[in-house]
Amino acid sequence: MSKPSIPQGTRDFSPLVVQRRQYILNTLKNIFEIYGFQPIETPAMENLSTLTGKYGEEGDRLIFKILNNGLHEQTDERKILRFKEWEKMQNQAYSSTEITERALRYDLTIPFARYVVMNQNDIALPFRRYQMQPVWRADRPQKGRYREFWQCDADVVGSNSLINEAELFCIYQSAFEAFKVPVNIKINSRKILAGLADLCGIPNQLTDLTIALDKLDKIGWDGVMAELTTRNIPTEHFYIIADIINNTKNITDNTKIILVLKDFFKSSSIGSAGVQELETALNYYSQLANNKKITNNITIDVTLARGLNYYTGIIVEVVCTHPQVKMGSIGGGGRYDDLTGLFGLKGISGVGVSFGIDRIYDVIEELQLFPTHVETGTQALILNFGGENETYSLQILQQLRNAKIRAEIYPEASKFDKQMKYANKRGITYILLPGDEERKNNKVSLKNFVTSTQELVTIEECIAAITL
RNA sequence: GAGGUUGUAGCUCAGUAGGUUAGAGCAUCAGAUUGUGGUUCUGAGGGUCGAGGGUUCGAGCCCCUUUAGCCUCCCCA
Repeated sequence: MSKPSIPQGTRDFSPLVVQRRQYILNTLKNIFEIYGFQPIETPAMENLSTLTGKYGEEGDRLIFKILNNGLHEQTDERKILRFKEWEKMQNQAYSSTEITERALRYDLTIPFARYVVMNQNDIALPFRRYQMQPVWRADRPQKGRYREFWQCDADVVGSNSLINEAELFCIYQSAFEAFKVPVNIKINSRKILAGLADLCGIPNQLTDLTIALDKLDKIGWDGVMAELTTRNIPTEHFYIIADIINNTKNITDNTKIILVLKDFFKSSSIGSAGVQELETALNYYSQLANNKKITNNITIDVTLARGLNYYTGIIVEVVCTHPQVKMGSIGGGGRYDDLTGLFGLKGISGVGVSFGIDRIYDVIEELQLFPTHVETGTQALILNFGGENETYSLQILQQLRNAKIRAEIYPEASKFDKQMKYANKRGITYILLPGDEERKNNKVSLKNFVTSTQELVTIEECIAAITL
């Protein structure tokens, strides 16, 4: 018999890990709800046509496709056609709706856009929703990258106001504040990048420009220049690009960066619009954040690009700044002006942020920042002495649970030693010993495994002691 | 899609130069211990050395093929 295994890039989660993940999810859920966001859920699989073409060429490749059923059937003309497609696919890289019409969800944003279009008559715009569900990508797994992972998204659709951006910045602040994870929230605008392409006279190569620029902190300026060259961007424009980087990179005061950018983009209307957006959003943000204790930075980073090509306005990305942590972005988002337009509903603008909770987990773990109270295991174990004592034990068990104490009984009257070892391994603090003597006196021996103390108490006293 | 690296007990890993019967720690089970866990002591079970082929008198070790995990690039959370 071969050893069981799980698919590459997926993981099992043991109790402690699940409890910690739930702590992260609950923290985010509480914050989302404080900001007035409502939960929705969408199916694990979507029609493939809903997903293709939305994530760029590379993204399409990484969509997990689901094989249609009944591909071998050849009972009628339609099925014979499908069977031929299936044979074709086995011999070469080929795909068609005859073979796959469904796929696993790649992110939460596109399904949300689809949801908004389908439910447009029932939802009140502006619609604020959050969603916490797994997504799947056929990427090659490596550190901090999985094939199945969870995203937690909060989006607002149906509003152009930059108050929304500011609120989402606040959500990031509140969340990482709660997790005690030091982060830098980098912001930029796609319009600034478009303005840069404008100034370089290469508006058609916006994507090439941004992809290269995005790698600056990874491969350095020399690397970026090489990348720009391979992407056929004329070298005579490099000085403009270098200019904007050098004039903004070491400034921490966003107000000053905005002044620089205003001057830089004075001849580009789209670039100016981008700068104006950043200024307005940051202004709203400072009003909202006025009374908050801010521990994390928000900084304008003109090299921030982000891959998903549906973004049109302000974009944001969160990176952990702790020197011990080597991790890519742990959250990101931005504004997309016409996402629902892809599904036939024009003129609805949306903006959203995403939390990569698997990576956030890894960071919190690495920095040992998980609070101990997230462990919600059993508080009290009743040892089983069998016979009448077992009956007595079951009564006590109910009383404990009625008092909201997480309790269980050892289900077999096994040897004492075995039951004790079980309690120890489970990390249960309180052990109740309802033996003959205890039962006759309507009491119970309560042992505290942490302090190794034991006392004979009534059930009420026992409950009081555990509840403390 | 490209490259690197590792597969030996449930887990983490040793395994010398190719040489008899493949080891350790942890874990599991049993006992010391039928109402007192963690520590300790004793014992036991557990392996087609990832798979297939080759070289050799002889392969866990050398060669080839293949497969899976991990890591890097691409891209991303």
